[in-house]
Amino acid sequence: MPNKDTYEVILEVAINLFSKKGYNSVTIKEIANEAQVSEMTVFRHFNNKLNLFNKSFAEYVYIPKFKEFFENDLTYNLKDDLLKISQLYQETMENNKKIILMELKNDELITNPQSPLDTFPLKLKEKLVNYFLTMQKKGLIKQERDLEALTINFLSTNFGLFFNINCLPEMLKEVSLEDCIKDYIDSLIES
Amino acid sequence: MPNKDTYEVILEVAINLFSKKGYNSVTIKEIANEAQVSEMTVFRHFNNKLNLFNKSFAEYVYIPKFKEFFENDLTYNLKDDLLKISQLYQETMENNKKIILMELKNDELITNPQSPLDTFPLKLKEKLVNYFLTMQKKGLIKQERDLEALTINFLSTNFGLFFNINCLPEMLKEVSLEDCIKDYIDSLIES
DNA sequence: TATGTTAGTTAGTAACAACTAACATTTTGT
DNA sequence: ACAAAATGTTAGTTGTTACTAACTAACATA
Repeated sequence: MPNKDTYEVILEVAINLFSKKGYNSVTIKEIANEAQVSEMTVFRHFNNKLNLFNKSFAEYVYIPKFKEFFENDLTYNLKDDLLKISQLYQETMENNKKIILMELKNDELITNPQSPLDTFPLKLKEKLVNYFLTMQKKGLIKQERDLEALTINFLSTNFGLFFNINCLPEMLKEVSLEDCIKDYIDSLIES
Repeated sequence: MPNKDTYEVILEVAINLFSKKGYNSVTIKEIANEAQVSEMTVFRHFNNKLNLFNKSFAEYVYIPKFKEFFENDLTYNLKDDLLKISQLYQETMENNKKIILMELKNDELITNPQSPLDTFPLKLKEKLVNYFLTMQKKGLIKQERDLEALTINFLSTNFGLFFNINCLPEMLKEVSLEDCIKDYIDSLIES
């Protein structure tokens, strides 16, 4: 019964609307209209609204890039690595922006104990702490530095930048995201 | 007609629910029940749902503390000032947490062109840039440093920390918010 | 005692949204 | 050109929700 194309169109529209307005503020009719499809077609493809939501939510593009990077592409030059990680982070967040918003707006609906939005930063944190530990052993990070705090701050800054760019674009009018990241990493390295 | 007490109780419950579940997911019945009041009482006090939402939203405790601090309490010791500002920031965000969540979840409802969640960081940014400029002139910040980027990073880190503490408490299990802030500011100062 | 204020109760309306069913129409592959 | 698959249309059911109206009960105060 299903046609892959219309299925995808409906999913895309659904993600868009759910992330913009939240689950309960979106109607099937609205989704159908925007997807240029009849209401019935939506039901035929997804059975019910909640299932549509879950299917949208499962669209999260998981983070294989990070795994690969930490396994193969580290240079162990602090500046280069951190820059690359920041870029990867911003990319990943950008790609999954809508899903992330969807989770923020509908957290009560997400029963999955380990949703990707939660596990992603935690896994990344683990990898970063390990990386910093290696660098500390190599003498490239001061011995007295608290690596947990350093990691959390690194992730927090990156998240904060992502948030500000998307929710407060006025803030980043005079300076680009890239400049901010460079500034932050430069100041990190000097200590 | 209105009794100040029940009015406040209803408002408080409403803020709670709106911030947790979003406008359209909350019913008047629900609010009434949780406030231990009949549905009618809610309507008598607030006329309609949207008005209740707006009244809740207006509860935002604006930032007079910051104004005062920047006018009177600056020490012009970079470390002390930044620590204090971070503390004030976290306090303000904590106090207005629910309202902030309310805005995030219902941004489409907020027609007000200049909502406090938007203006607060922008005003703070202005003040911070000015402060950093003064400090740069005093020679306490390197001449080549981009102050816009520095400010945005400072705010982003603080926001990121606030977000992580509230939405990803697991992240901050082994290290306290205060430790992270100290670590961040220490590393800022060394550059 | 009388009166006004505040809140509860009950019943009901109007609108809307999720979802179903039956049938008609278009599109697609062969 | 034909059959099957995909989509549209229409009408209706069911449940929910914002909101109204009319009436009642408790209580404070003058």
